[in-house]
Amino acid sequence: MEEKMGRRERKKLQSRKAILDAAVEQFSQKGFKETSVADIMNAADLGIGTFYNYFQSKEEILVQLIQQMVMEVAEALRELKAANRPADELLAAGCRITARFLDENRYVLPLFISAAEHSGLPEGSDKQPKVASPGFKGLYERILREGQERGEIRQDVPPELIAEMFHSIYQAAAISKLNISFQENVEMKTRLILDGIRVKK
Amino acid sequence: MEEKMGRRERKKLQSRKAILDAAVEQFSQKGFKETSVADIMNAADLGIGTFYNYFQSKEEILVQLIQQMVMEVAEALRELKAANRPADELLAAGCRITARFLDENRYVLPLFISAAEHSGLPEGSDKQPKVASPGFKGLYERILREGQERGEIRQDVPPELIAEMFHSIYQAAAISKLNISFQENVEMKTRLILDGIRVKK
DNA sequence: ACAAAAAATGAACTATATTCATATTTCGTG
DNA sequence: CACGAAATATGAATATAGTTCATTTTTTGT
Repeated sequence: MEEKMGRRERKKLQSRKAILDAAVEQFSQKGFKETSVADIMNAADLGIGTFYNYFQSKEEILVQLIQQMVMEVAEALRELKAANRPADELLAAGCRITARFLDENRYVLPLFISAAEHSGLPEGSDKQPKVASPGFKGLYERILREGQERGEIRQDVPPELIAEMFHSIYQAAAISKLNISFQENVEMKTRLILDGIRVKK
Repeated sequence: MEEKMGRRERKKLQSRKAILDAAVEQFSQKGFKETSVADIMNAADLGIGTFYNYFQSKEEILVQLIQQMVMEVAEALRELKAANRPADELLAAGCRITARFLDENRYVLPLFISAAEHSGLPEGSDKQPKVASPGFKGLYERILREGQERGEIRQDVPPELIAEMFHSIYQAAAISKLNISFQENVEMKTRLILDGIRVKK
């Protein structure tokens, strides 16, 4: 479908991509807060004002970047879900896939961190990005709900709550100061959540 | 010891308290980002410049407020620890005490949220508040380590990691959009962590 | 070739954290 | 009490960054 585009639409996409790429580069280098819109647009070699033809605010571009990442991970998980694997296996695979993705795309980890910083944005304020998390949480929620239906996951706790727990764990791992990799971090925690930390008597 | 203070020192403490109180009030009402230093100092009925005689930056005052909160919770947990209760009981009590504290001091919940927003601040930048979390995490870390030594907690996972998990859970609960109270939220999750979510076959 | 529509642009506007030179208050001392 | 030094208070000035907008440049259909 890209063939039938006029020069205008092509250039528009091109500019959009230039801005997104520049944003990734700058956010990765300096972090979200330390990157100015001017930094992004200079790196993209476009006028500052142009930014606002494509994004409503500096925060919106962050949200869009994260949403894109979540979608890619969700896509990777989809085939496993299609194969009807048990929930605990899916959850464990989720770690590996997310971790691998973050490893292959090192740039997103700083983004993920920035997203963590901004995940608790106050409800009231107008231009709220409506956060990217739903994509992530929604995915885990479905896995967990189906797991409960099959009796693989305990049913005395709402899946949303468990999903929220997984979500917080991924965010914490992204900003963890512990001396282990993101992957080890989330894998261990996933195991803990699956089996608990208390020694059974 | 407060008796032996000159007027100067007393006024200093008084100003400091006025600023802290005003900050709590304003942060609670409008959130951290939406509160300006001017807002705080107007509420405190002091000149704007005075702020910087007491705090290095707007972020520093947030950190100090959180640290104070953490210390109060830690204090409340101390007697339980002294009574040598088992780790799982301490962890469960931690929920209740933290939740009760947040309930009795509603103002801190918005602060806790702001702290969550700012917990992942980039390492490099100069005026980093060195975050309050260590207090919280350190407390849980000790509880868990002792639990492991007594064989109450599984020993194949470093206590720092579990502590990090608890910490992330509290933060997530503070900003949760789920329709349950903070207390229910962290209590359920603590139970999940203690016993796991996987149904044993 | 031309006019209308789309897109780009950066100067100007706004908001706010922070600095700093100055003014005010407090305190020890003669 | 008086006076100078030290501490504290202050808000105007500065610096920075997000956002808007009137204008210019580019593209497209005719």
